Amino acid sequence: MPELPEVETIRRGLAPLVEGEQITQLIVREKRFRIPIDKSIQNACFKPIQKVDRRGKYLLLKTSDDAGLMVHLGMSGRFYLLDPAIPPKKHDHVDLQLSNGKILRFHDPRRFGLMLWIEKQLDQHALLNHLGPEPFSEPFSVDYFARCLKTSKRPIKLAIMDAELVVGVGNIYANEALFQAGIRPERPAHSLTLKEIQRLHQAILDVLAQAIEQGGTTLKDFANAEGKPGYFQQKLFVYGRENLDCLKCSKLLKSLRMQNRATVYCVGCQG
DNA sequence: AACGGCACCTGGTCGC
DNA sequence: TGCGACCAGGTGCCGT
Repeated sequence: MPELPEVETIRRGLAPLVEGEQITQLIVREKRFRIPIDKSIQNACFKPIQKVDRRGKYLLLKTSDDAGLMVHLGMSGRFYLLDPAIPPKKHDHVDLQLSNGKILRFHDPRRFGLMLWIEKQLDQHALLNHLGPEPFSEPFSVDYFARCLKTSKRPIKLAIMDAELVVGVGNIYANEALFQAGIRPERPAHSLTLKEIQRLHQAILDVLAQAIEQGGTTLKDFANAEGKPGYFQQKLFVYGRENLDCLKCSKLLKSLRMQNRATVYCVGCQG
C-alpha cells in the first residue's frame, strides 16, 4: 500500500492520538509476518508512547529515544483506530489496546509488513541502518544525488527506487517524478546530464511533498488513521494511465515492466 | 560490487 | 459460476 507520503500521512494522523498513551494490552492473532512476531512484543506494554516517528517507510512508536515498536506496512498493511468492542475482521492481526480506551488495530492481508519490539538502539537497527537519506533531509542534496548516479549503469527508475540511495520513492512516485522531470525510466543513471539530475531531484521532492499535502494516494483501500482516503491519485499523470492520452501533450502513454513493476511514460514529454 | 531476479502472501479482476 | 492467469503501493536475499 504505502510509499513515503502514505506512511507520513499515517504518522501525522496517529501522532496526536497515541502520543502520551500507553499500550495496556497487546493481542496478537497472527504472528507470521515478514519477520514473525515473538513474545518479546509484550514488552511494549505499559510504557508511554513518547513519539510517533518515521524512517523511510518504517513507522516507529517510540517509548524512549532507544526503544519502541518498529512497524512496516508492506504492500497491504493498514492501521485502524477504533472504539473497543468492535470485533476483529479477517486479517486484523494485532490489537494495541491504548490507555485512552481506543484500539489501534493492525490489518495486513499479505503479511509483507512487520511489527517488532526493539529494546535498544532502535535508530541503529539493521533494517534502518542501511537506509539512505530522507528525501527532505540535507544529506539528500543534488550533489549527493549526482555522485550516486554518476557511477551507476542501471536504469534511472530503479536507481531512484533503491532505498539505499534515497528512502521513500516507490513505484507510483518513481513513475510520476520521472514524468515531471521529462526523463525516460530506462535511461542509464550515468547518462543523465547535470540539468536532468537537478530536475529529477526537484521532481522527487515536489511529487512527494504534494502527495503528503494531499494525504497520500488512495488506489484501493489506503486510508489514514481516521479512515479518510488520500487525494493524490487525482494528480497522477502517468501511473495507472497506460494507453491513455498524456495529460500534457495528448500522446498515448506507453508502458513496460521494469523489475516486474508497471512502468508508464510519455514518449512526447519524456524525451 | 553492482545489479537482476525472485520469493514472500492474499485478494481482486479479467478472459474464457 | 467457476477457474486459472495475472496484477497489486515493498524489500531483503541470493546468485552472477
